[in-house]
Amino acid sequence: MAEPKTDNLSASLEDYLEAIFNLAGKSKVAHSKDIAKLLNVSRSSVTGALRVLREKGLANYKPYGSVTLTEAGQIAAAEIVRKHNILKSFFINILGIETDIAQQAACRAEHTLGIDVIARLLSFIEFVTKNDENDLNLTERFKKFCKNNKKISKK
Amino acid sequence: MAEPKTDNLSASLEDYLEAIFNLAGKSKVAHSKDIAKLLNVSRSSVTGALRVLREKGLANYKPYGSVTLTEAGQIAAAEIVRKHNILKSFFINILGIETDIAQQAACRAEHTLGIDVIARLLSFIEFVTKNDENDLNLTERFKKFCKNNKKISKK
DNA sequence: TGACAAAGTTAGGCAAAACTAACTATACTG
DNA sequence: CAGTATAGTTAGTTTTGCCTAACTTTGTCA
Repeated sequence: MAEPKTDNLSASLEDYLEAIFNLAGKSKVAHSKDIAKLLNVSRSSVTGALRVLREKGLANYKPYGSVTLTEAGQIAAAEIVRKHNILKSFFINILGIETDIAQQAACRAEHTLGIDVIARLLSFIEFVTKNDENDLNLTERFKKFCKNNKKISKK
Repeated sequence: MAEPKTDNLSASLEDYLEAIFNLAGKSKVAHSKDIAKLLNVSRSSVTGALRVLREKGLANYKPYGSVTLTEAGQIAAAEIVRKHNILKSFFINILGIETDIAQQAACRAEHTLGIDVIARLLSFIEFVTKNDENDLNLTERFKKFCKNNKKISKK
């Protein structure tokens, strides 16, 4: 029984998992130093997190060795990244929020929203996108709506 | 300089603040025991949190006395509740998520999303609501879209 | 009025997550 | 191949937030 169990993970551990996943994109290997830089934590904090991830069967890790994700780790990480991208897409493409604010907001919200909410959000994005292609351009109309609101509040 | 400073508060402290705000709705006074029950923590944890809130100038609190919010505390709490309600409204009225799941999700997400995202979300709710009254019923159409998706994925 | 229950507090402890400082291992370079 | 810079680890501490168990205060009622 080596189930993925994406639950059970703290926001902090999810961040580490995500960082490793992103860094290991090509080379399949992540470096402790880069994880530390990406997450803005000290190298020793990374060491600690790696030990925990190993204990949970999510990372392959030997002291002074290279860091990779186990299969379970990859599944868990992919799910987090998926959440992240759905949220980011919603913030940017539908709400029209600036890229880097959207990025930050997605980073934080991805740990708090369950799959049910995320699934609905994804459906909603698809729905709006499809609608935009057909009859009316919803996102464009929303942008105009926002501009109008600004004018009104400035009065 | 007794600014509200809604920043600076941990998710945990925001929860306490919100709980006091909600409990003190009518009587203006919250009881430690009820806060504990509402947040599912021990009474001693509440005592600790109240001390911190007092130090931050957000709660009026004397040992064995009654608990109220200072003006700053009320402003901060109202902002959290506002975020909560906007999120909940979005989850329920636009995404069509079940009430209690929406409630829980709002509880968690309210601590992670900044005012900029929340403001946009509010605008979006207003925009959709206005549209629903006029030409097309967007939320109804989204519901149908979700049902369709379900059918397809069941195949 | 005095004793008891309920509410609240204190003390002490634990776990997670971070830090700094000091140590060790690795790897590159002259 | 020796020495040093870089990467990584360990040890020890701090903060936050929670817990239980034992104590104190308050208020009620017989």
